[in-house]
Amino acid sequence: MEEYLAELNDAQRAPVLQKDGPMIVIAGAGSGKTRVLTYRIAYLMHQGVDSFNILSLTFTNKAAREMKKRIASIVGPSEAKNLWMGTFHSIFAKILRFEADKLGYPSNFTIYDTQDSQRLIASIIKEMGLDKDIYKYKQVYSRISSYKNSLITVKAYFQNAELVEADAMAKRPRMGEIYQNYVERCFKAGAMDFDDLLLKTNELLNRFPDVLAKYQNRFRYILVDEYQDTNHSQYLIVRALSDKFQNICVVGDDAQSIYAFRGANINNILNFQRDYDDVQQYRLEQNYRSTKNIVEAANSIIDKNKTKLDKVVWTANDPGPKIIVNRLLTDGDEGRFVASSIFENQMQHQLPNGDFAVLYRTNAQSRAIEDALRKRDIKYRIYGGLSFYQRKEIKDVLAYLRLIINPKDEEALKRVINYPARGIGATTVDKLIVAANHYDRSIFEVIENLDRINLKINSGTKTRLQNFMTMIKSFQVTNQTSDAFVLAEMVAKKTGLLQELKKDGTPEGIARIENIEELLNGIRDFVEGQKELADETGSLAEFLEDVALATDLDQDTGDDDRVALMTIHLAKGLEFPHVYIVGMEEDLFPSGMSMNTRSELEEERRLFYVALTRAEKQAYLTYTQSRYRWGKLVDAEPSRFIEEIDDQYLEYLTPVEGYRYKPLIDSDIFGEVDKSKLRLKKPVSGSPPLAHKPNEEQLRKLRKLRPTSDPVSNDTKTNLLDNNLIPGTAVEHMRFGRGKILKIEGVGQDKKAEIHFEKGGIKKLLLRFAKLKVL
DNA sequence: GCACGAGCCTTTTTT
DNA sequence: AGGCTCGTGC
Repeated sequence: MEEYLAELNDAQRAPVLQKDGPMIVIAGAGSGKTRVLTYRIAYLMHQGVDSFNILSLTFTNKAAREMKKRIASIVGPSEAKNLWMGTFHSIFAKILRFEADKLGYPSNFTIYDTQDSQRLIASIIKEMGLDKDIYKYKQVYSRISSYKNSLITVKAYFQNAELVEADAMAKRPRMGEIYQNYVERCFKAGAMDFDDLLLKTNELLNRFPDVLAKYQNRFRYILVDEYQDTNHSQYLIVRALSDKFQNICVVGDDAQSIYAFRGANINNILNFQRDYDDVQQYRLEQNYRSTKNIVEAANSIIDKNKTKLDKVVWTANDPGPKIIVNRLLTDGDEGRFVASSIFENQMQHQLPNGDFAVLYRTNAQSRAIEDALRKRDIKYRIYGGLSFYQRKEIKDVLAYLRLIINPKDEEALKRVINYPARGIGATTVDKLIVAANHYDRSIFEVIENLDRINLKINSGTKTRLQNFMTMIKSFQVTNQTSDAFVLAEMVAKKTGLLQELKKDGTPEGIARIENIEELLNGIRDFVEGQKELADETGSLAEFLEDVALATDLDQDTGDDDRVALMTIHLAKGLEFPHVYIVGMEEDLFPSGMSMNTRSELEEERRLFYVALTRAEKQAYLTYTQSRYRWGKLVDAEPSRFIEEIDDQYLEYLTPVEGYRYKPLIDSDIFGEVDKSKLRLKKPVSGSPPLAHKPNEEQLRKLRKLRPTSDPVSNDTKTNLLDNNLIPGTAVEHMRFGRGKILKIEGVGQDKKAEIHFEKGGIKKLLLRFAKLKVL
């Protein structure tokens, strides 16, 4: 027996040793599933399976690279080289390039990213003269995306009365036409969007039995990681490819299914056993990653979900410290707390930055954390959000490069035809688009044939168009003889891009130049790296494909020591000793947009499960009382997910800046707080002051102080009086000095109370009571 | 055709 | 708060 098998426990070893047949591995968080996948592949190869015959689909390209490296260290680098490993999108993009002509695509097709797709859809909506407030391009995009992920082609759409009707009911009767136009325009531009990479693969495998047979024979052993996050389109590809040999091994955890919003279907994992005959099922339930406290707290959360497989994750690890919960006044305070907590941890235990991660629900939350870390001089890295390749100046350079490879690429052309400005305005471009649609050609082809068609474009503009075309063509010639780096450098200089930015002179402009330089360095590294591999040539086309499908995580070289900031979605599959989960608030996490149905809420809960199980040693949960959202200070209340954790796993921390939580309302008016009359839903140390009942004399005094007009309705006032809180109360001992209570909202049975405070004409939500209940 | 500024809408999560 | 679209004036 190979010695690496000794590194596995019995539960892990079993799926590694089953060479043939369909199998599913239900792997709890931190149970070593990557190790199982890695060793399974190594074992297959030791059993004589040719590496050419193994296909392994992973969640990120980085994960694929790391697995490949590990496998290479076991079986030898030359053997490992032939493994097909990568994300669905990157593997099938390669196959599609090879087979493109069968589908009528050029092999140099462009891959449209989300922005390209959305821009195209926006312009189609405009061209069709539709109301952009009804046809919101982002919504339209996500509709089309979900059609594609369900394999609903344009034709299928129109044949599906239900869908057509649903869109008509949603006041979008021309949805189908937009879809149709979008698909045609992509095709004409020689472009595939992300969803096409899967949809067209399905088309390829369905329409061409010989192609299907070829890849079935090639991929005799298929492994799929994160199977719970596959969508219908991916599911069908896997089914088709594995149909002949049925050597299919899927690994996943239903509790970590968090991509339903992009079409992931949790039923793929729940129903796997029905799809193949004689499925072997394995479970990995021992968690090696986290402390007992964390594992059990996470279990207590996921227990609240109804839709799940039977599974008990356990650990032999120490209990470890409790999960720390902290409430802060604002998101700024939250950031400062995280930063100082990281700092203190580092000082006390000599920990590197890389031991810490800050996870949040939405990218917008990163800013406050960033600011605080920067002030503390703690190095961090933000993953996701606006990634490097999505920056404007980078996309501009890439657009030129894309256009050189594929001149039909409409989005690339529109992006750069007048940037830097060369006197080709929107009107001209619109004319070109109309002509292109009319002649059923690409825009570039229209420019090539300007002399033969009458477009009412004046001669000056015509010349400028032709100059642009000539420039692109000269780049194409260079591309024949030079490598990607030489060409990209030439593009940056000759198009005037760099000069435009130099002219700008602002710090942003300088930063942009540096970014372009960084891009050029990246291209050079790529070229040199690829040249070393025999089968890759370091061509521009290859670079562009890598860029199109690279995730932010893929970019991570991991060589510098930084605190990681990312969304919880991105954190899946990763682990850190210390994890801060920030913004644990209702309407943020769970997201306000995902609280409508139970299944949405359950997905949010799984997301929380994922977040918590990233932590190895210590987890922190923070929430604020008010937070800046859409530029406004909005009040917040603690996430239900905190309440869902059994208290025994939690430790409530007194806020670091505790003075802010001293009673803000002086007893002069309200007297002593009578806690026996009230109870917090959850006791919190250092909690805000509680309301109390004033006596009759105090009430009379208070009524006198009440202003004649205030924003609180009479009904509310009555309610407030009944519940002992009165707007208009002058308050002298608040943190901000004298002022008065402007209004109090929502007080009542089992409700929250907010005090709006006015001082010097500035109105502000100053204080909110924790959830309280009058007994 | 273009630069500038007012107003508007946004925010869920990603390959 | 910030990015994008649209209108205005040149």
